[in-house]
Amino acid sequence: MAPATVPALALHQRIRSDIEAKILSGEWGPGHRIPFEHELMAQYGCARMTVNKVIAGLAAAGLIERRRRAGSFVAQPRIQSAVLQIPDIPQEVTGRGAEYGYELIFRRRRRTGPRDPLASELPAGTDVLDLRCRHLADGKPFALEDRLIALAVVPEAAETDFSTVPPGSWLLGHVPWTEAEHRISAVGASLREARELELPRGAPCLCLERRTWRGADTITYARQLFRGDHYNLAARFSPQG
Amino acid sequence: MAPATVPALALHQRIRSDIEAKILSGEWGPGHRIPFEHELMAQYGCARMTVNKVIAGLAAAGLIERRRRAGSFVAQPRIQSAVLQIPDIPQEVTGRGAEYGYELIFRRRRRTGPRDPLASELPAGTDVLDLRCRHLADGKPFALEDRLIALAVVPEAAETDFSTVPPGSWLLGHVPWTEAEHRISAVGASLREARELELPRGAPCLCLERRTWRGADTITYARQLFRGDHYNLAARFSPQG
DNA sequence: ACGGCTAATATGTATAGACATTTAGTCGAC
DNA sequence: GTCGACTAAATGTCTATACATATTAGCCGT
Repeated sequence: MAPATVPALALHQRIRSDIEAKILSGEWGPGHRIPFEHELMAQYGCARMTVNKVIAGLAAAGLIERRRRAGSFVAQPRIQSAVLQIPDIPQEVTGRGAEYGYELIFRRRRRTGPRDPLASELPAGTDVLDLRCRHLADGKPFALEDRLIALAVVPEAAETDFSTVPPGSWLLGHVPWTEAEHRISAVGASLREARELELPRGAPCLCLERRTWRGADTITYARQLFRGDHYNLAARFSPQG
Repeated sequence: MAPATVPALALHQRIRSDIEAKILSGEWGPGHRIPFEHELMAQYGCARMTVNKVIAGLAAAGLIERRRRAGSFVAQPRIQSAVLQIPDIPQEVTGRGAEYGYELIFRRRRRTGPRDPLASELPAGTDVLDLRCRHLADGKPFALEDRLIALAVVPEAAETDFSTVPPGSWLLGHVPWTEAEHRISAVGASLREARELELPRGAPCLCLERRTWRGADTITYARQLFRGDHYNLAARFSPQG
């Protein structure tokens, strides 16, 4: 029987990982000119389309920059860019083996005012759903969430009572979004927050604020407050994704 | 004079943005099968390589998934993945128009022990440089930094005194890294930390821990403590990069 | 009804060539 | 020398074709 053909990475994958290895090992530092397409073509004995596809892919991934006539260069590493995984809270809780619990504290429909967190995005008087809820892990308070949902953009939210489904999970499954913004800070728990999280007043909490858009429309604002002693955000990453 | 030829996006760009628009507008929701290559080929009157390149690019970007024989499908949006920009501190401070100041609190060379933050990465007894420093904005304490640098991997660090250059900036410019891990949490300032940051004891601070590797070697560990009232991390991002 | 074979289908990979576009670098005129 | 125009070099885009490979629908026999 003929020897089984080795899976042998596709040629373009081999070329790509060769180049990535050179870059990631530091052998080709930032600014280094990588071989011209015709050189790689000769080196690997393949057509230009093949190396072109590879290098275009590396450029799309931000690993290299291309300049006509000049060549292709290893990109300057971006200062620090981390891909933070921020799953929704039920998933986060069950992911650590705890039992997830959820409580709706209030749900009301109102119009935005001039001091709302969304005031800069939504004109005052916009119809929103205003929710507050509490996430529990093994029966103990884990996070508080304040949430505003723009009803003009997500009218179905008005018919959802959110007494059993957390708004974050519901929105993820119902509304496609195109852009979001996070803000992460450390704050001391207010009197009310401390009570709702069963912490002493002023206890350090991780505060995650998120605004989400769909095209030009603001969809939602969320402020999640996590017990500092029970939660942290972790991210593992490479220089350029 | 003949009308100037409109810049007219390259065909593959037009195809790509057409498809992206359909996906981002929600018209083609997650799981929707996008037209087969041969259909797009007919629709745009082009060669298969052209649509193939487009769709392969969308797949590489995570916007769609491809299954042989079945077709190409709009991907489920990934839970939440944010690209966090975390520039080094001098840049951060001057970027907000404040004057940056830096103070080295101590610098000593020692061997790691069993309870070091790097204990799981470095065997006890590894030679490290142990630094503590303080970052100031307009003369006021802004952040505290504890830093360990593995001297076996970065021997040049032993000859650097770090009395004027922050270790983070120095490392960024001297050592290529291949992987890093962040951990973001909220903590209350200890007595010493409170004194060094000129805060009341227990004041909420944002704590950013970072471990950095080069290949299999651990390069450095940093723990940066920011005044909660003066600092937050912000990120703006799209569903799939 | 069930299980396995087969053939059709859509993507995956690659080629060789063509022409367009941008721009670094050269060379010449002033 | 300086500023321009020109040229050649490298990437950008696209075509038409070919064959490989994975997957599944459907056929077929039991």
